[in-house]
Amino acid sequence: MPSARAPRGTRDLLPDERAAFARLESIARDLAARYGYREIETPIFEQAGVIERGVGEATDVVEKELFRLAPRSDERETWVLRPEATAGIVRAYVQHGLQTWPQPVKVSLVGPMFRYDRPQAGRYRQFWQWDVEAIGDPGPAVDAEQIDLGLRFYHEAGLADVDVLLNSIGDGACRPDYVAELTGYFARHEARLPDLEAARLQTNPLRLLDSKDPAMGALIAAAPRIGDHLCGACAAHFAAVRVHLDALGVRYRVEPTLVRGLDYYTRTAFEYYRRGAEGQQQALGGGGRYDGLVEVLGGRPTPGIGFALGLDRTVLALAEADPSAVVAAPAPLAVVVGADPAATVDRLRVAGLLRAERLAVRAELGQRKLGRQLEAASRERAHFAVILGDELADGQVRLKDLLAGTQRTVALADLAGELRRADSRHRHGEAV
RNA sequence: GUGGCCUUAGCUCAACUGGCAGAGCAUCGGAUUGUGGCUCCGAAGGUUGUGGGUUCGAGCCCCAUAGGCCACCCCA
Repeated sequence: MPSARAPRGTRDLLPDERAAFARLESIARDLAARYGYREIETPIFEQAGVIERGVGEATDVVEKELFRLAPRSDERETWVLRPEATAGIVRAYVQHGLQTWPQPVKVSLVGPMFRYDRPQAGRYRQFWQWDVEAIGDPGPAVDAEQIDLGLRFYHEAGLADVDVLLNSIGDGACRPDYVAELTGYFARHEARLPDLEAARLQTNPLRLLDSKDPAMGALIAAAPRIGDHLCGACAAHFAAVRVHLDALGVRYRVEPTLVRGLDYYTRTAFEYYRRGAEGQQQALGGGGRYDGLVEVLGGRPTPGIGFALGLDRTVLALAEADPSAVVAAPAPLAVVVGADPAATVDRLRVAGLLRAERLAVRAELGQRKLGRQLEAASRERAHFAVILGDELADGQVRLKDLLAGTQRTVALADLAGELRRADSRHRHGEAV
């Protein structure tokens, strides 16, 4: 075992796995464009205050999961690695005056996030999210559009069995009253609360609702529900979101105990789970409305909504659902090999001609004999081998179809065209 | 941050009660001169995660530590 290794909770994405990520990124970018979201990039570290105020001082993410960068002696700022993307994007919205753009501002970002968690499968200290934000639209149509967008991502990625869990957690007008009532309810039953839950009664009473403790089941079932305590505006918004979802044909389940871990959420909250995996707290993705966040970060009162989907967990779920479908890094269209093991100049030159024609070609640069060269080409699943031999003196090469086992002589001048035609037929699934 | 399980070759795993560390796959090479996938032969690959301890002797027992995994906390 080598002494140097990747830091705890991080990992190397070797080419096959990186290819799986690249495929998801490509789907995400394509979907974002189709839904009218433009790509944005923000720094992977921010002023601590941006994250602390944006995500919420009392959240676990801020209290114990932030990577803090040790400040240099000449710096006054404290920097933290971003644990999520929304706070940074909203900071950018305020900083660059995007409230003067046509509203809403719809942006999307793919990148790494960092949380100092105890690692587990599907839970890493550096992980990748696709993040989508619409700032400046009070909804509810945009809420439904986003929920549909996230679900479509999973479908296009190849995960059919994803459930949408939906709830409304109210806003500043109605949630405080509800929390007070909930606190009172649990306080009356404090004797029945496990220690952990009793402690949470003081810190974050809402979290009691999604406790995993079986002893809490009956208590939670009888607890007051946020849905019965929404103010008129929040109730109307929630109902309208559902009307839009129904019209879109998006299937969802209202989950009254769904609360989100970040402070900035208001009204609409949603999460994506693999069907049958709801018991595990391995959410594939989640999001919600954050109508107060822009103001918290120094902007004018502005509504917003967004979600983040975990790429790592999506790759994991895809591999579990169908291990045979895991994509491999792309194979070259052709490998240039030679009868003379030493003739690397010829192989590089011919490969160069093909590469100039935008074809994906590997040249065999080793000194092994022809049989070994062909063997390697077959095993990396290349479609063709271009074999250089004595005919090269007459401007000819042998073009061998490694999949079909056929072979013919082709003039060097025609080689790129032949390969391009065959490649095109191959991509369209036709026999060559 | 809490509790538990695990760690032997690049990967997946063997190794009796404490007695000379092995296999399959992968890698590299060979099987009479310019033709692959299959097959056969061979080579290389290890401080048994790391550091201590017990013992004539430790992959195996003890302690510590690191990493992975599971359940929590929480989240993607």
